[in-house]
Amino acid sequence: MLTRSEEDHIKAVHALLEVGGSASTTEVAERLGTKASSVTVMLKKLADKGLMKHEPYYGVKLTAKGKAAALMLVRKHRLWETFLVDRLGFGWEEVHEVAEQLEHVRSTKLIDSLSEYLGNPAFDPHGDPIPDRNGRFPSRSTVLLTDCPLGAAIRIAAVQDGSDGLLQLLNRKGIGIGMELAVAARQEFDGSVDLQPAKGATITLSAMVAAHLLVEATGTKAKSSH
Amino acid sequence: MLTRSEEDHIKAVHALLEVGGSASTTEVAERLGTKASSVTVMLKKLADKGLMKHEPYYGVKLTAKGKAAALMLVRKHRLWETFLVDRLGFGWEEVHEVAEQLEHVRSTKLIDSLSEYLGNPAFDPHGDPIPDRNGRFPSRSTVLLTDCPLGAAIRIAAVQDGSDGLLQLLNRKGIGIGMELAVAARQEFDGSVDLQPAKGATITLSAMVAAHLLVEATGTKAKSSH
DNA sequence: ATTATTTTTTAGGCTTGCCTAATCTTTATT
DNA sequence: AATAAAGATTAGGCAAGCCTAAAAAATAAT
Ligand SMILES: [Mn+2]
Ligand SMILES: [Mn+2]
Ligand SMILES: [Mn+2]
Ligand SMILES: [Mn+2]
Repeated sequence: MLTRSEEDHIKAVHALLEVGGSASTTEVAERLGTKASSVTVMLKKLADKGLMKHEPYYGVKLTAKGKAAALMLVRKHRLWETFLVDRLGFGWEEVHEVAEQLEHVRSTKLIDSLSEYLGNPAFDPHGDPIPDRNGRFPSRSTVLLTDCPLGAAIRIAAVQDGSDGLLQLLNRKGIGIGMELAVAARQEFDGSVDLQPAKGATITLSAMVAAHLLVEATGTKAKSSH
Repeated sequence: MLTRSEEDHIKAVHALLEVGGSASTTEVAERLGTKASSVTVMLKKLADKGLMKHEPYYGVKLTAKGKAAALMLVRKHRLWETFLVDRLGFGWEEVHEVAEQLEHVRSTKLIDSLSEYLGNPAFDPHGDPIPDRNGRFPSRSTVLLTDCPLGAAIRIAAVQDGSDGLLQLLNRKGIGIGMELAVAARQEFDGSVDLQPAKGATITLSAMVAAHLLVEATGTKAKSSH
């Protein structure tokens, strides 16, 4: 049985491996707000427990067992976030901290019932995919808004690494998951993009914001750029 | 800010004061599955924090601050139990352990939203009263089934200290909170009682079970015993 | 190739929360 | 009242998780 701290380390390692392919001691420490020396000890312990493979001085990889544990935590975290937003009326920028606690509650019946209660959602309030009880992710093809051709018809699919501040900004701009828009313009100078909703005023997003938005092509009215 | 262990100690002390008017070191230890020596130290710490008054060798009382903390924990525990039963379809004998974890999740917004989402319930699945956000209990007058006059028309109000085993027994007998019955007979020999539902067969409960059931008089058809 | 810098690990400490064993205190028995 | 028993506290230890400081290894810069 894993302690809360062990779970947090596994989750951090998993998240780092997802994006960068490697998880270093310092990166894990930064993410958890602890020191590298503490992380070294913990990762060694988790390696002894068979959840990770620890190559001293070269970082760590998850074993199948470790990966399964990580995916279950991701599942729990995202299901709770979905509950908080869909059922309790939390804003998407308010849920992370609470889900960070709820994800550690131990009960498989609880999490499976919760999933069913929510209609077995495939994506959380930030558009992040929710693994099913076997650890499988829903499939979907997305692209960064930054890389979207001019004129493309798109749907907002997810906000990547959304800090509360970024999410609040999107609230104020009226941008949310599932929203359909057209890429109306892109400024050479600063990389900002103008998005055109079906009705209403154009929304301008900075390059910095666009780099955090994953979108799906809605296909129908896409126009290739030239 | 209180640790999980501190919270568990406060809750245990509160529960003991409720029933017996006193909370001894050993009683707290039994309840928490720890040793008296550990409890002594913890209670002293909580006294230093202003949550309890510790009279060495004579047990402990809660201060106003300590009582408020205890009531908030009771509130959280019972709201989560209600959520698990009403929304997630848990049986009332399955919820205690999970609620024991959920009650420690820290977020006032969470608990107030949850309460509202559930319709601000006044009683949990076991019939126990849920304090409101100010720590006030709903009022209700109940009596032990054991003390009920023969012929009385009653409604099952609560199961006191219901172990999972007792709750399962009640499931099998078809007894649940809110059920209306008449006290049809009581055996001198073993103190068992026969209960008559509006329709269906008579249900016999042992004295041991009856001693755990709180009931309300439904008034209308009450007949005093003689 | 050395040397300097950065990263990781090891060593030694500290706090929390638990334990056992020994020492009071209080309460019950003779 | 003296003694026995029960209950509570103190003393000393231990494991988990964290820290800082020192040592070791890998990487970068001359
Ligand atoms: Mn967490
Ligand atoms: Mn999320
Ligand atoms: Mn608890
Ligand atoms: Mn209950």
